[in-house]
Amino acid sequence: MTARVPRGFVDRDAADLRAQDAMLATIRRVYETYGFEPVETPIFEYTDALGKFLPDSDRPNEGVFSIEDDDEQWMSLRYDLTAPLARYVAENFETLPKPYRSYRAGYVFRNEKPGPGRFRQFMQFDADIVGAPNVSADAEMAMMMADTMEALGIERGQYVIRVNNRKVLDGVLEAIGLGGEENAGRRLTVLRAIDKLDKFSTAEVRLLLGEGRRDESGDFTPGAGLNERAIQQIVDDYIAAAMSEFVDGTNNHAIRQLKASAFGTNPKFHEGVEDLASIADFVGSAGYGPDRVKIDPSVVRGLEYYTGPVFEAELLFDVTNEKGEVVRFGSVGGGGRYDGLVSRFMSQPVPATGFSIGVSRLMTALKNLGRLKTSERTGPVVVTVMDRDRMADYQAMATLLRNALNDDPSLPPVPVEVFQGNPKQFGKQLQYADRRNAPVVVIQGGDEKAAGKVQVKDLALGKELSATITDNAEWREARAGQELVDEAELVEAVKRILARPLSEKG
RNA sequence: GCGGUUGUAGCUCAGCUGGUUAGAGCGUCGGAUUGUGGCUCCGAAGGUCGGUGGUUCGAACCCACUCAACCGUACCA
Repeated sequence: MTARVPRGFVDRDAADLRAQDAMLATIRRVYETYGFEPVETPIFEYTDALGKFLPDSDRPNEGVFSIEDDDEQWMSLRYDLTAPLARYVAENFETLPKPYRSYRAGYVFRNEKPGPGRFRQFMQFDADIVGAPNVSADAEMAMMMADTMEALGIERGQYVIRVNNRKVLDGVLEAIGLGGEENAGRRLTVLRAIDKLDKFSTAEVRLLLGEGRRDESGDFTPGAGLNERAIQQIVDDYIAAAMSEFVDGTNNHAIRQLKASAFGTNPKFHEGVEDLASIADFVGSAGYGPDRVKIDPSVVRGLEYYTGPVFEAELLFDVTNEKGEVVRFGSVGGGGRYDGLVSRFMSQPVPATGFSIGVSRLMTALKNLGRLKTSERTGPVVVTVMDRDRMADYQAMATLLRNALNDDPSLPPVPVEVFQGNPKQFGKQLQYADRRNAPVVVIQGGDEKAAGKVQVKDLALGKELSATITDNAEWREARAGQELVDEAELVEAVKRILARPLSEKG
């Protein structure tokens, strides 16, 4: 039996969890300043509550983790936080204030092949407004996303919130003759091809719109099979606008370019561009330029359920990982308007917009950026055990210190513990303290006890001094960083050592 | 899912043309030191050689199948 974590899942250590806590607190604070309030839903939902948008509803374990309850109903682990929110809102519709602003963080699960930075369990942190029909709500979402990035220490210019509108894409598809139920499959292929713009060149996207593309491994991806004219139209008019630069420092140029395109006469397209113009106006007036919120027609997201504006938070910096490979993180979150999702459970239409941050992914990015508070927390003050039968005394010392060092609840805790391993070899106790990154150990053997004294040892200082000593006998004799004080001065002596600045401790 | 590459100790890897008992460094544990971390020295534990089958007098090495990991690609709510 070998111990192994299931594929696609990870264990997280103390440093990771503390960093995540700090990160969640930062995000939460931004959301709270926009008036959002927390809500939590369970990690399981009935499969049909999630099911409509599953790749294949007849196979409950495809894409999601599902189990059959004893009443023969299928339940699934949630694969995002949006569908459960829609269920929650529908179920509590009468009592919730509308528009309902809520946020929630939680693990979601996907039963699919894991990859680098892609796990089968990961955390999302969502915010949504349900019951707000206007694009001003979408604009607010985009701005809040930008604020969140900056609150996390990602500087302006290192991220961008890209905004598009599903209606614009629908208009394009309609204009090139891909409207109607019979073209649903080809519509998806076209949208996926456009979505590849950040990965492939225009020439390769062109192949995906037409016959298809063969990748370097020899694998062939069938294309949408569009005719040359339709391809030309998409590339010249649409993709050109997507790639356009912001000549005047605003989003107006992109909007103008879209309006002037061959698709401009399509009603759906026009409506979508008007929405984008409004969003550009709202965010622009609030001081969010295209360096933060950018109108970008290449954004394709949530093909199955978004109905209006869609957003994507993208990190723009490259990072060299521990293997020496250059990695671009790309998307760390996204969202959009999903006017059809809540109304699945209800007889009335309920507009909604929201977004989701991929916490695990963003955390990896921040770690690489060096923006994550990974500073190791100080270890415990360790009270060592010299005389096994004086355990009660050591416990009393620990209690005294624990209370004295933690009387201000607004400060981070100072852990204090009695060594609970086998005290037979004293060296092991110091080794333990060293590994726990303990700042101080307290030592009281028979000699000290008889004199009413106690030894207080500064481990960091001792480590510094050890550099100058090469002989072990001498090192042991030196008792580096150690101080003999009266029992009554224990607390003060420990506080003194804890207060020593880190720089003096190496 | 498709294609490619790689699987030897906890980790990083060596292992000759198929030839005896599969090695090293790091890490872990024990000791030198039963009242002192680090350094140093000594010692020990730790291996289904990814798995199964085959070829052979003999397989970590060759063959077939299979599993896993990595990379690309597809999918991604």
